[in-house]
Amino acid sequence: MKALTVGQVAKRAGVGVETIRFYERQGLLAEPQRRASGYRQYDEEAIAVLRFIRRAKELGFTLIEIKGLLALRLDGEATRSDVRTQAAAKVGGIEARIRDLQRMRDALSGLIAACHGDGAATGCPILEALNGEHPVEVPTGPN
Amino acid sequence: MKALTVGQVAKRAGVGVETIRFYERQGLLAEPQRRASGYRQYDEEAIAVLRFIRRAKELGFTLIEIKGLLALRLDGEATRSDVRTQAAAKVGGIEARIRDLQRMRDALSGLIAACHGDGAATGCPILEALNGEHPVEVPTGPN
DNA sequence: CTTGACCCTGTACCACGGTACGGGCTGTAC
DNA sequence: GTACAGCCCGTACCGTGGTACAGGGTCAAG
Repeated sequence: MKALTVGQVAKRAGVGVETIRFYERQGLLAEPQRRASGYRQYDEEAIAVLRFIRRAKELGFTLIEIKGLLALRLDGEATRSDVRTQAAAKVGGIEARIRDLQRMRDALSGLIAACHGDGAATGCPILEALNGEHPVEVPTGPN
Repeated sequence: MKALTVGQVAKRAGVGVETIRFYERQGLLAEPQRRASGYRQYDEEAIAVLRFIRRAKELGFTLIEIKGLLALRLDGEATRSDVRTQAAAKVGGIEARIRDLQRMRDALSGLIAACHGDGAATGCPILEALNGEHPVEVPTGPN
């Protein structure tokens, strides 16, 4: 099995060299063997781990969570149920965030609809809503 | 008009004293008058501005954007169209973020559905997908 | 045997929105 | 008059996910 330098791994995994060192410090990537000179020596597995990290990031996992997933991946004791639990928790978090953003969008869209004409900004419903005493509310639509 | 200390303003606006100083440094809150001792002296308008900031934050605006909105609020030249433009841009950004999150959720939900049983984590479709060569894809549903 | 690309370490820096702290002055109530 | 809360300033720190740099050592080609 050919030994790879950090630069070769970085290129093949599509990340920067500094990122690899960063992941190593964060405990996401195991400390590799070293040559006598101190150079890091990697094998193909390191590239697999880096790709795993990239995919998990695309799915919205944080580095901390990815660290947990990587542990499950190598842990012979871990069950599918453990993995599903992690994934389901993430879905819950994502959905909560989506609902937050939808509320913002609805409130803002409502204000935009209420603000017609080209007059002075003074009195514009958007600014008025922000000036008001009460939390901004969605003016129309189902609750 | 009664002069307020920074602590009184903080309490009435529901923010910390440090936050007020921070907003002042960021240019969101005008530098107030000072007493001979150097103590900041505020009026009711400062509370209105702080509340405005809080509402705008709830709608998803960043501090930079809020700085722009506050300028529009006080600018006699600004039109409603200017305000709507800002708000519409924000809605667009929020919707893009929602679509991102929905893609993540759909991909992850699909993987969870594909991962049944209670066996060892090895071979679990979720981990397999993360291990794979290709970007994670939503296995079912409309594209 | 030199040049240039690569690697090593540690540290500082970016955005974002604050929060906390140290050391010192002030304002007020008792 | 003294205690204590409150204010002042500057600066450092939090989490998140890296990126950049300085000052050196190493490796391979020519």
